[in-house]
Amino acid sequence: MGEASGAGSTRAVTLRDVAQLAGVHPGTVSRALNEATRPLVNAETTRRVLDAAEKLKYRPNPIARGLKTNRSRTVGVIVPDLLNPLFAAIVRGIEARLDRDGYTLLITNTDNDPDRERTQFEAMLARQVDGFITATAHRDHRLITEVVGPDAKVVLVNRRADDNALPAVTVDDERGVRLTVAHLVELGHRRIAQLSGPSRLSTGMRRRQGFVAAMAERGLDVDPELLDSGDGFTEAEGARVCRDLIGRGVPFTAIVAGNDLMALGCLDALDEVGLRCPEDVSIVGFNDIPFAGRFRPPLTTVRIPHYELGATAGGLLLDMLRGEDVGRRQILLDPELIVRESTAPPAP
Amino acid sequence: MGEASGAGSTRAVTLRDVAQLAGVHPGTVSRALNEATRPLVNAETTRRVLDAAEKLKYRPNPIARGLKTNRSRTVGVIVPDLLNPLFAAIVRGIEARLDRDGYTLLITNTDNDPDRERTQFEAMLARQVDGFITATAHRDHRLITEVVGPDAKVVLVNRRADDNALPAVTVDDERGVRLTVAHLVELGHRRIAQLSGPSRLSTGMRRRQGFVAAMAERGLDVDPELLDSGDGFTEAEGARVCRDLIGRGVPFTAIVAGNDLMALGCLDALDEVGLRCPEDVSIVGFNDIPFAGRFRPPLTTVRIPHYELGATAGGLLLDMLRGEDVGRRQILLDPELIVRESTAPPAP
DNA sequence: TACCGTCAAGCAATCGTTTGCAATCGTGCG
DNA sequence: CGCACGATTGCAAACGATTGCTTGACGGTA
Repeated sequence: MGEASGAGSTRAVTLRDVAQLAGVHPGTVSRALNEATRPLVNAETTRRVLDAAEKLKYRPNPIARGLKTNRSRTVGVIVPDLLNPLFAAIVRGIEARLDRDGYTLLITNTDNDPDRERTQFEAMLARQVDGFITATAHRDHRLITEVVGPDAKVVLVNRRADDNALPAVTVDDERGVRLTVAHLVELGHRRIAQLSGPSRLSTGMRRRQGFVAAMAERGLDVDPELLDSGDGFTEAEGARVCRDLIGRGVPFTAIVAGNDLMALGCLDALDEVGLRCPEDVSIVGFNDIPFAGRFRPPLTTVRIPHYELGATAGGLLLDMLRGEDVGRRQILLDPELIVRESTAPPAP
Repeated sequence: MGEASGAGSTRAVTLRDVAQLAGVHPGTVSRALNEATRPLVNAETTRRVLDAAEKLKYRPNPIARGLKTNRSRTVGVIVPDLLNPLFAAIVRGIEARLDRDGYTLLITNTDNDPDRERTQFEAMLARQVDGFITATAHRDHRLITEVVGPDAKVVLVNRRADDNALPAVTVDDERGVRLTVAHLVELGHRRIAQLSGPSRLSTGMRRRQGFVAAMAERGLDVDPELLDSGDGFTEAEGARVCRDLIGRGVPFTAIVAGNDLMALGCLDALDEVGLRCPEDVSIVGFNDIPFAGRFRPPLTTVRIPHYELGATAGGLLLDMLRGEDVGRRQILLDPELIVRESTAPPAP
């Protein structure tokens, strides 16, 4: 024994130390130091306590406090993969908002593995996080409600649940895809393929719906042969479904990809068979991840406000943590089309 | 009151519950559940306890445990910016290694702001993290030793301290830069510029040293006019110093950039004045961040094993947490040159 | 039979805060 | 003059786990 706290060094100063120096009882110190209970203690006493605390550089021990109060000023953030710059950006937004209020982030990746997702939720729950922000939600959120319980403090970001039972901050996916279709049609494309993400995710399904609706509105038919869904929003899956598409041999001049990563995969698949973008095939992505403008070719894509997505989700969670009843609030942010060089008129 | 734990739902099952069901004392349950103390309790009793724990789905409360043991099974990870894919990758490596041993990560960005760095260290310290892994270290590590104390459990990753006083996992920067110089010289370049990162960081300084040494070895002189350092490893700084370089008007045919991000900035600056890469100027980066091969042009760069960097740092910290004395161990991983399309022979 | 060593399990203190309740001291009112 | 009441503060019991110490039971040995 002997050794003080974890990574630290000198023995921590406790409430008793402050109490002793201020000549009062620890309980009083606790009350004096706590905004909420401060009115209960005499102004003069409070001053003495504050002075003492200051002098000793007292820092409350969140662990002890957490044991008693069941709160940790820590929130769990669960994302599929930090290497996807979209999520890195969202996390930064979350951090910015929550940091202001003294919250710290416990972050983890799931790689879209439901088992991992469950374990991570549990691990964080055990560590007494006060709430969660997750970008891994399925349309069916059974896993979440099951693990964290019905009265959970959970905010979904970038994805939503079918029944809107959980508060969520997302972008209007359907509208986003509509923008891409409008753009492509305007360029002259008619045979447009859509290779979307997994349909068990709202982002997969809604973008598909938006695509179908947008095509219909313009009186264009959607050849089922030109529709497919990847098993994940990854480069590998993008390449796979694109290869399949090419293999089917039905003609097309443009691809609406599930997201930017899948668009990159498409680029690879096209490259393998000597097709060029945008000369032979136009491609549009979704998300406008950092670096999207630097790729070869620079990606035409739908920009979504990553940072705001994260910051807004953080704000929403804060509201919940303050006890506000946000119910099943759904916040929808606006997407914007960014035209770069991966789209061009179809070859004549 | 009443309400159970933070984000959770149902009242948690405690050690007493298990004890009651197993018909033993809580203390015994504690010992039976703990690998280390298990030998102290009768095998048959242990079985009963394990069964009971299983049946009740008992999960130890890390907060309570932490209060007693001063350990939280949580480690703090501090990086400059998660949006730099290098750090995202390193974090994934750290997570992979630490997760196995039941550790959870508290992650934060500093944006290279020393004040923020200090506050974050303190916030994490207060939360009783067991140790730190930081990618924000300066060559002078006063801040760290000052904040977390002399007997700190800190591992540096990607950067090291001048005096090697803190254990670090890095790549051999000098060797990496040598590879780039060798490559450029072989292509026929003679007037090579180096725009490195901040010299207060080991990665800035060592890459500079490596460059100078490599040039000298080949009997090439380094025109001081072709040397400059950015104030951060960012695209903006890369662009700025490159603009300055161009402004100086001294001829050069290649640039060795401080890292990939700075290389991207250089690309922008060249573009502004109509210079093309690699036709007019060759550029090499450092790190081989994810997507480096997708940029326009695909970046010739030095690949460093991001994931292993993180995983190794995680392993090293684990050793320390187990009480092993790793002293000032410095682990150096090997870099590798990846030739892509941003380098070519100089124009004749 | 008395004594000692060993193995198991129970007891209770402790980690640092929070918080319901009791105690104290004045003071105002009937 | 006695009592109730408000304002402060002290007391001590939690929170859930860990752990040094003690107790008990049992078996072997002298």
